[in-house]
Amino acid sequence: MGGIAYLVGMSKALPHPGPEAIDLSAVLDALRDPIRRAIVLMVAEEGERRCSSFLHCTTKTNLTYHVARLREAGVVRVRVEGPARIVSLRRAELDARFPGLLDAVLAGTRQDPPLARLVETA
Amino acid sequence: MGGIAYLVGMSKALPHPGPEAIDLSAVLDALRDPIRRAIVLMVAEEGERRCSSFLHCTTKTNLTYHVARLREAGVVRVRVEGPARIVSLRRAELDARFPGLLDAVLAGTRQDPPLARLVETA
DNA sequence: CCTATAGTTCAATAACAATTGGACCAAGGG
DNA sequence: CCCTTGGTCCAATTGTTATTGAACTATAGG
Repeated sequence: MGGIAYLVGMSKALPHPGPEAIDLSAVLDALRDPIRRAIVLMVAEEGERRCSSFLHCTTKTNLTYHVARLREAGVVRVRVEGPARIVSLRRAELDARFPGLLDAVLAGTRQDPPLARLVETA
Repeated sequence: MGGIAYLVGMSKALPHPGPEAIDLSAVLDALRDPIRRAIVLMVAEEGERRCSSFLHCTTKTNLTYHVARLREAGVVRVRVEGPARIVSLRRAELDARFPGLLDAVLAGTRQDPPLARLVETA
């Protein structure tokens, strides 16, 4: 293998903001949506999950959108593993930058019955 | 619309959600805007402030809009006093419902230099 | 190669959010 | 009463967000 076609296919690294570049408006913006909060809660409780494990929340296309918003805000990390995308929480970086914020939002999310129905331990 | 006599007896009490009706999505939605966070920070540090003391942030009309969003989300209380509106923070209710959330957001807001320029001790 | 699984991209739409300007209302002091 | 201060209401505009469907790319297994 060689040449341009090979390189194009290798665009695996997804853009993530650095730890210091995580912005409060962007984080609150990401966490304000119930679907995204459900995803974050599931990732917080299981450590790592594949994108496909969130398909009960919405459609495939829409999931790509919401996961990208969480990633671009610096809330989650997305890693490519074979054909799948593995989502994990950027807890240490978030806690360092905005102490207590994530835990407060997660606690509030757990108390939210309509939203808790979106949270599946798959 | 444009009524005259009918509006004279209009109630002065502005609608606020009850303590248990404060919704996480609505709160995060209210706090995601930098102008609104600046307002909340000023109210948090001074206790009470008139709407007009925020006019350096934006226009009069727009201020009505942002203060209403904060009030409807349950973040602030607005009281009519003569010709003025007095804004105060619903700290106890917010802390009871989402412990740590407000403090985390306020701390993050204080660290935000571009936003801190909107915060004036008037 | 064929197929299934996993996910992206694009274009369109619908809904909602922020901002502005002008007219208007309400209270208090000359 | 007039005038100023403080703020609301309305209509329009612009911008952003969420959601959908169809077409597409990428990887792994048979």
